Amino acid sequence: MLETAYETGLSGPSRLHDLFVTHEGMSPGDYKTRGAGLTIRYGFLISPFGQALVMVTDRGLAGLAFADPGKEREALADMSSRWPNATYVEDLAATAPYAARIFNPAEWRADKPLKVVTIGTDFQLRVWEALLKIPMGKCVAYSDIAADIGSPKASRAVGAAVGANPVSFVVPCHRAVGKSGALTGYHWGLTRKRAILGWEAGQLSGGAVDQAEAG
DNA sequence: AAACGAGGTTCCT
DNA sequence: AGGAACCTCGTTT
Repeated sequence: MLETAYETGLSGPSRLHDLFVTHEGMSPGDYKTRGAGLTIRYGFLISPFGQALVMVTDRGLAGLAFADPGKEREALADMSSRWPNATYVEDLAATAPYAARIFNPAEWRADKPLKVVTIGTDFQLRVWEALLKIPMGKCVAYSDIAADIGSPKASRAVGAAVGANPVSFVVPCHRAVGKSGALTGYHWGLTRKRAILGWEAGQLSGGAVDQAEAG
């Protein structure tokens, strides 16, 4: 499974983003090539859900995390561990346009696909692609995703893979919930998960009323 | 309502 | 290899 690069053209009217995902798959123990020779530019920017850490390469978006003030180093360490051999450069000018676009629904256009570069195991990639199929404002259970990708008993493994998603929000990991509908967990805080889902509901109803969030 | 075991995958030793 | 950790789930106390 080394060095298997593939491209996935994911399209459909119900999805939040039209993504052109390029994946460079590597085995878990292969630390030699993880980001070697790659320059990653990062910046901390304002988002509707708190300060966000955006990481980009010349091939596209490489990471998106949430980092409240004072937690910047922590978030950067968390994210950079996925590409341990890359060179990191703080670059507000390069990252700001990504943030502006990602959090502005008017910019989500199929004719202008957002390029994303991710790294992960085959299993993780299957889970992340399943997440991309969830329409905005909807949620699916971890067990449903497990069934989707052909491992019906792997719901807990799905949870772990969802949590390992390096491009949160763009890959809608917040739309995975427990079988009962309860919001069981979120790497960046359950409060933020609720905020994002409420925001999506508001987008769907034209931003006028968020009737889905009464209570 | 809380405790428990099975469960797939990944990470660490 | 072995064990623990996970954004789980269904069943049992």
